[in-house]
Amino acid sequence: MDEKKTSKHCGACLTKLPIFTSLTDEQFELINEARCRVKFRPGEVIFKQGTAMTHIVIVNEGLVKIYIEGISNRNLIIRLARPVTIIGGPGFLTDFKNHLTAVALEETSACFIDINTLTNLIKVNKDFAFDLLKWINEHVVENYIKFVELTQKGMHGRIAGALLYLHESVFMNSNNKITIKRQDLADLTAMSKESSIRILKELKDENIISVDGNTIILHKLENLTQISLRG
Amino acid sequence: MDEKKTSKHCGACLTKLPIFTSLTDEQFELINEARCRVKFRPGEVIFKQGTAMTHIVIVNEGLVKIYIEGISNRNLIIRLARPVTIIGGPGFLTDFKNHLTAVALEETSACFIDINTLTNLIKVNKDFAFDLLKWINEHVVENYIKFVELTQKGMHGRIAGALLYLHESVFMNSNNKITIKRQDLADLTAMSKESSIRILKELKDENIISVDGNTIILHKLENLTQISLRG
DNA sequence: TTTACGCATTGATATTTATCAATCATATCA
DNA sequence: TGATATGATTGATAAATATCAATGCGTAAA
Repeated sequence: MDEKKTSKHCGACLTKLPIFTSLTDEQFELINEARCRVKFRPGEVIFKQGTAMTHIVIVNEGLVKIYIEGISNRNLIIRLARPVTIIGGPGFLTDFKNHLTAVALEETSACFIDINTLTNLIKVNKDFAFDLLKWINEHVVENYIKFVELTQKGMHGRIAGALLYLHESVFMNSNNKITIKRQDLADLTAMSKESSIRILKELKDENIISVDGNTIILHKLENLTQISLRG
Repeated sequence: MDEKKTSKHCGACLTKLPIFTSLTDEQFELINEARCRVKFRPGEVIFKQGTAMTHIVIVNEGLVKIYIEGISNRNLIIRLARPVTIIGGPGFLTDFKNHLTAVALEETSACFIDINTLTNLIKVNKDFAFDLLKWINEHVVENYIKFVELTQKGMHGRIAGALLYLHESVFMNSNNKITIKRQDLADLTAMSKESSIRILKELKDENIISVDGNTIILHKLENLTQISLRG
């Protein structure tokens, strides 16, 4: 166990992910060997929709947006990934293509794990497969919630929901401060950039939030929750 | 093998599903024992969102709509399931609740397989877990496509897409005939019933389809494809 | 400094889509 | 047979949302 700790130099990467706890020391070393760490600057593409899925990526530091490239250059952000998270996609085990694009929003450090190594691991370690199944299903639940969010709520509800998501699941600051570009907020809520700006302005005028450039402070979380629920 | 065939009376159920091919005879019998078959009339609920997920269901005959119950009685149909298909949901291995509702659209026969039996099977048979992972990921891909479909296309594109889906994946008739209620078409495309009616009427006026009650004949598939792509 | 660029913002306008209300058709039931 | 329910249809209207065009603003490059 001690040996395990010392043999890998990547403190955050594998040990912090519950999904890897079922691995034997040997298996752990196997993927630790196959691992390679890369740094990305804001705006850089980590993997791109349509390309072959050669690796699964673990976000170690920074912030990554994961989105679908849709019709006529419109993107739909599926989620923002904070450390320590696996980001991959449904191409795993199916067509082995990336069905999503991942782009760094902040200075980001990520570990790449060879997809074949991981595939073999699933064949060998049933607990790992079990955990992965569980993990994927959790994301499917989130997708279903997002379906309702995007198709059954008006713009106000969607923006409020997105702001709460950013606060609760991404930035998690006690000062209720989040940072997001207008276009990203629009891509997160499936609306035009101009619309997202306008809704934001309305919320500001009602003193529910305050805005300073890309930084937004959420003053009245209860109101946002209410707006989000109302639709 | 022969023994396998005779020991189960449910010809369609387990043998026709590729996902069960990795089971040993013993495992096969185990879930075959735990299986129980039920008939449903049109409109009857097979499982209901929010309830405990006690079984996984296999559709043997008929047609089932699987949907999310959303906000203020609006539903979003995720897919229509024809035999022979497993229908379940992401509650499996997570919170063991149904996150979807399944309702029979036609006279339907379905097999219920105890969820614990299935969970154990995954722990025991790694190939099964592997196949299941693959199967789930395929559905996630479909979900992503649906995201784009619903959030980035106009009503015409969505209706055209839905009609093509019904033709290609549900009814699969050589005479291009499909059957669907207006409300279901609306729930499939995230729009109001009235809107779905109007778009349908436009398509009819352009002689792209013809409509007779709940039966729709798709005359010009190319046009529908074009409309679907255009958005 | 100037230029250029990427974003944010705003107003005007057009388009899309939902809602409401009424009517019609059809099937089922007592 | 009428009574009643369910779903389809239509038109009028309102509400939601996108688009387009112009402007501002701050930062990074020349």
